[in-house]
Amino acid sequence: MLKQYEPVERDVDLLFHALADPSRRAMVDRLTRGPASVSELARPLEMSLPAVVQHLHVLEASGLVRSQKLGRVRTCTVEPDALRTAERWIAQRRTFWEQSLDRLGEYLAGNHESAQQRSEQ
Amino acid sequence: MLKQYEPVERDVDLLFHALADPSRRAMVDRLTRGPASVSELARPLEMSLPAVVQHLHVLEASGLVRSQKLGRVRTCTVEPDALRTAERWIAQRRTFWEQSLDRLGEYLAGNHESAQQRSEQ
DNA sequence: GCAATACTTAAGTCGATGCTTAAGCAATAT
DNA sequence: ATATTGCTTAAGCATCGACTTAAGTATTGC
Repeated sequence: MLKQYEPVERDVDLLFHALADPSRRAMVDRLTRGPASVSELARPLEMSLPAVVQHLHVLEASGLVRSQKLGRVRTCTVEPDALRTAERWIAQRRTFWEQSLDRLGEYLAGNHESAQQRSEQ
Repeated sequence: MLKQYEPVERDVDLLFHALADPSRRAMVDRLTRGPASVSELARPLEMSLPAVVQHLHVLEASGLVRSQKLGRVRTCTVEPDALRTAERWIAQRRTFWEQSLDRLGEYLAGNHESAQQRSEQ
């Protein structure tokens, strides 16, 4: 029975933070179609190269992307394990909640709404 | 064939941003064990009530949490659909990448490393 | 009515983020 | 050898984010 690697809170922070930016998600997207150099990653993004490199650092810090430099070209690849970590975090909560629904019965189903006011101010 | 709801980029931004904070994840965690009031959510967190309310706003904006006010108590619940959206986003990229691995062959497996220097400066 | 409860709003602090431009610098190409 | 390419580093800047305290406002309990 191999015990699965349990991510510390900080890891999850970095992971979701990395995924919270559209440019970084675009970079991940691109990399799921195969490895790419920094300038290839930069081409579709409307920002300077240094900005892209900064995003790349965030992605590498999160473990989502790895890169290696050969000559003057840095080649980047996705790390599917990191994606799996994020996926698992979510899946655990979601299924737990869905199981809870059974245990709790229909907490909101009993037409509690009728006596309640809407939350949006 | 029901076409699944496709989240816009902004939605995904809000979702992952909401999940990128440990206090907010703790709140989601708590809510997967059942509904809770704002002060119940606040109790285990070492911060002021207004801070918790701000986190709650972020969670509601992301769609992860809903809340309703009855009398002077606001009751919060998780919204598993939002969790599913995030999960799906990740799963799509991960499986795409894993399929790519087949198409690309072992891009890095051919002992390219032997001639390469490490990326970390 | 009066106090306590459960938020709610407002304002301010301060460090982190997401850019930018300007200069490097090592690895090719000519 | 010199120029071009492909990053890399540094500095600066404006905005955002995660808090805080102080001062409300409705409910509810006594």
